Amino acid sequence: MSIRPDYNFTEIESSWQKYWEDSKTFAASSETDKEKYYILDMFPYPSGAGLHIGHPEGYTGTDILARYQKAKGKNVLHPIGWDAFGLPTEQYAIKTGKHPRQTSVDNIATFRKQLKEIGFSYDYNREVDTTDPRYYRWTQWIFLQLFKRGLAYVDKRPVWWCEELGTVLANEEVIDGKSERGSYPVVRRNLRQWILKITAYADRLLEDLKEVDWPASTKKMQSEWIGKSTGATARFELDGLNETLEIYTTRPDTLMGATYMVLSPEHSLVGQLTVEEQKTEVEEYIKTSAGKSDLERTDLAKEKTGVFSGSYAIHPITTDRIPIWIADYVLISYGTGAIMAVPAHDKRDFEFAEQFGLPIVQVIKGESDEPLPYIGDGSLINSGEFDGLPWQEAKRQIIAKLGANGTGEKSTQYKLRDWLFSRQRYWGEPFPVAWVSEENYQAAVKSGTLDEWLPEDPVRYRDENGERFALPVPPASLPLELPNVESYEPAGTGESPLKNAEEWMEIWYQFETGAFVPATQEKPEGNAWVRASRETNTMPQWAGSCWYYLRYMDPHNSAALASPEALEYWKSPDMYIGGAEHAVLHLLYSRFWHKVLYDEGIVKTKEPFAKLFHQGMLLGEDGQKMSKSRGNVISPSVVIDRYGADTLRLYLMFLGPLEAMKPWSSKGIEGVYRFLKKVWRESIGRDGSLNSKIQDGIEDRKETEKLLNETIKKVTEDTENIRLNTAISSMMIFANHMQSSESISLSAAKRFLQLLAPYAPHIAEELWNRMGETESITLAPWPTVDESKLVSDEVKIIFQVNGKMRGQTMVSQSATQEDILEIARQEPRVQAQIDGKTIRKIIFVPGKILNIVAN
RNA sequence: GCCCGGGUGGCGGAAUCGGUAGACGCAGCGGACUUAAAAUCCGUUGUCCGUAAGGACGUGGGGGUUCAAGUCCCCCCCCGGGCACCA
Repeated sequence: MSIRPDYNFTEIESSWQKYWEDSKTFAASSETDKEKYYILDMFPYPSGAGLHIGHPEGYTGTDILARYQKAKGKNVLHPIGWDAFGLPTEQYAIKTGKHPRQTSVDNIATFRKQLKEIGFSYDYNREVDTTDPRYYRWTQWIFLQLFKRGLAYVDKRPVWWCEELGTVLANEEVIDGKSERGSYPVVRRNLRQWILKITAYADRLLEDLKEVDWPASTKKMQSEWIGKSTGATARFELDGLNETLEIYTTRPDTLMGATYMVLSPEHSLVGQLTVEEQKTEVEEYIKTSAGKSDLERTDLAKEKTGVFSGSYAIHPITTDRIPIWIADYVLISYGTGAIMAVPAHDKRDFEFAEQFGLPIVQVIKGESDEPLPYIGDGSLINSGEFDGLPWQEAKRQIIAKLGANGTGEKSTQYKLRDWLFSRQRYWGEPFPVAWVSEENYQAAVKSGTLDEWLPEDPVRYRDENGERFALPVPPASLPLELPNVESYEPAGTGESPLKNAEEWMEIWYQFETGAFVPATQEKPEGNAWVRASRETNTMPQWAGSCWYYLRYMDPHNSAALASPEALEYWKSPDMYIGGAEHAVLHLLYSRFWHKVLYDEGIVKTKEPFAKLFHQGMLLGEDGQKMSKSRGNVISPSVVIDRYGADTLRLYLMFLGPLEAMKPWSSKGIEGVYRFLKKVWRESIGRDGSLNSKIQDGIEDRKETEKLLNETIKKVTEDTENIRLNTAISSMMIFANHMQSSESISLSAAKRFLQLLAPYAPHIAEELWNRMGETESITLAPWPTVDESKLVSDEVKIIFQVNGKMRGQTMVSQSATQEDILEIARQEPRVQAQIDGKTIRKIIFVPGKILNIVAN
């Protein structure tokens, strides 16, 4: 039987958690005259495994900031929710037959309970759940905004297909060209997909990065992902064919060095360009490259492959005949899918030319004799009329010449591709569209009821069954809810399990109201009833997470995604903290949707996340990434049982800078636990009443006052700048001082507790209460620094000789250089160093250093 | 290959307007309290030389600038992350 610990965290923590919940301490206020502070966490995917230690790391960071800003008097919005659509839940359903909805509800309950045990100051009244029809109603509504703006379309796209499993696989489910489940072979297969035209926003997504306060590396990653480049397109006549070949280059200055052309195997002109005698070889090559996975294509990067087409292009300036090759180092998805090859000045072209014995003509010359391929700058040679021009000037002149010929012009390209926005899955948002015949589409157009929601050009799709048109469902009829299905297994055709929900899929459909009945029933009366099919695809998990930060502002609104007043007041999060793994996709997709909503006049800011911070990854005790198989996983609940939530929070922050990657240490946590026990002991005596050293109304020693104010200053600054580890250090220093002090004023003890409160809120509340306060410590205004207490009469001066420390002294603030020099000369260590030397110079940094330069 | 981050005691990490390197914590060592343990407290701990006072060395390696460099400049090595034939 263990002795009841004097610091009984279990009791304290659960009682204060209950208090906060009952008192609605953290409900964001609706008083909109107060200054707002909106701080956002990346909401979790509620997996079956429960909370991972990585979650509370970032969440403690935001919680400290939220509580701090509240103490500073801001109206704080600090919400949490659940990104609950997703693959693992669906796979669990396939395995067990349990409805994904039920799994989500259960997992969410576990997550919520675990988060509450850590004492986060979330406004749980504002929880969102992406799988709740009341939420995804608005995800679908935003999709309709994109749809009507012509930003959504349908096309075939290659996706991973596994014949044995009869399903489409996500990139993450394909490991080394085999399915993750069962290790079956996978191939690329073209399937019908919804695609969002994010490329239409490429420039703005790039430009507006300048406006946001994000980690530089994340901005850079985004801008590289968007991948803007400027160059020129040029059109080459084809020898003996009535066609032109368009290419894109960033180096129009090297046009005169183009010695051959390359087409991607998928290029539409390949067929026409291939001469009879090359036909077998070319067809064989196309077949081989089509069978290669992305992995193989890049893995084989060292050895370039390709075949000659037998045809020639005409150089637009020299009119020389240049051979045309087919090679898969040219990607169909970038530029025009064809290039002019300049082997002298491009590494890849150089390798290819070497391999196939193609001519290499140097046209740029640098300062010295650089080896080829030469990528740097210089001026032109072997370029006829352009010889001698600096390359930048040559770019302009060559583009101008092409322009005059009508054979080319300046152009811009992006690496960013349109966003593949559909999944062949059950557990996702259904697309709010109905597929109808052209005739029925026209009827719906004529009816005028959908006028505001129709795109200028209809979204259509043609397959072996003919052409169908996508009609938006009337927004008022949203949400379009997921039907129940017998089985969550894929349909085996490459379509989602929804295909099997026939009564939902094949329907009689009222395009004015969105009403529907199964097609197996009799057609209801009325002109607006037409035969329709539902979309079998569902939206990807990104959809719900693209806009959740908006829903938190007004989560229960059934008339809009959020009221204009709420959007106007909260605008967008002031701080967003989450993992760097979302540096590109989630953040880019969110920014895209936000900009569409901005164009629609719904949101008031151009960018969703003005300030972004990434917490670093937490490693296992062995310095390795935590994983079940390594057995180095730390469970938050185990830590809480043993040390309490305050210790967990404090230790997570004390480990190192929030942004750093750092290993857990089960020994290290003892240190912060001891610190909290010390704080407890210094506040509460053995008998449970206030420690007798804390006295009301007494004057603190100068030293104590100085340290307290230094601590307030340090904790304030460090909290503002998210240097939470050093804020904790300074609180430890103060606690050590309390311990060694005979007495301390009640007022000082209380101010210290306030500093601690955002970090270790339960113990702070408890001690605050025991010090006689009746209201929550979260309502007390943040302590201010009394600058007058920071200055002391004396200051420490370090003596140096030739820059090396040789002693120190305390002198009055008013001491002059001469005074201090005199003291330094008395110092034996200084004397020993300057003895027999000539003093050349004295460097004096007031309040810090006196350096004697002597030799 | 390219682009970012980063290398500081036995360990996690402090200190970057150039100004005492190693705050705070862990671990270690010595001690107090205790029948004993837990808990707690006190002292000590970069390396080397020295009984000590003190001295020399020391922030991945090499060079440089400076009265003074973890911090600034040049070259190199290592680790982590991202991208990866984008013409």
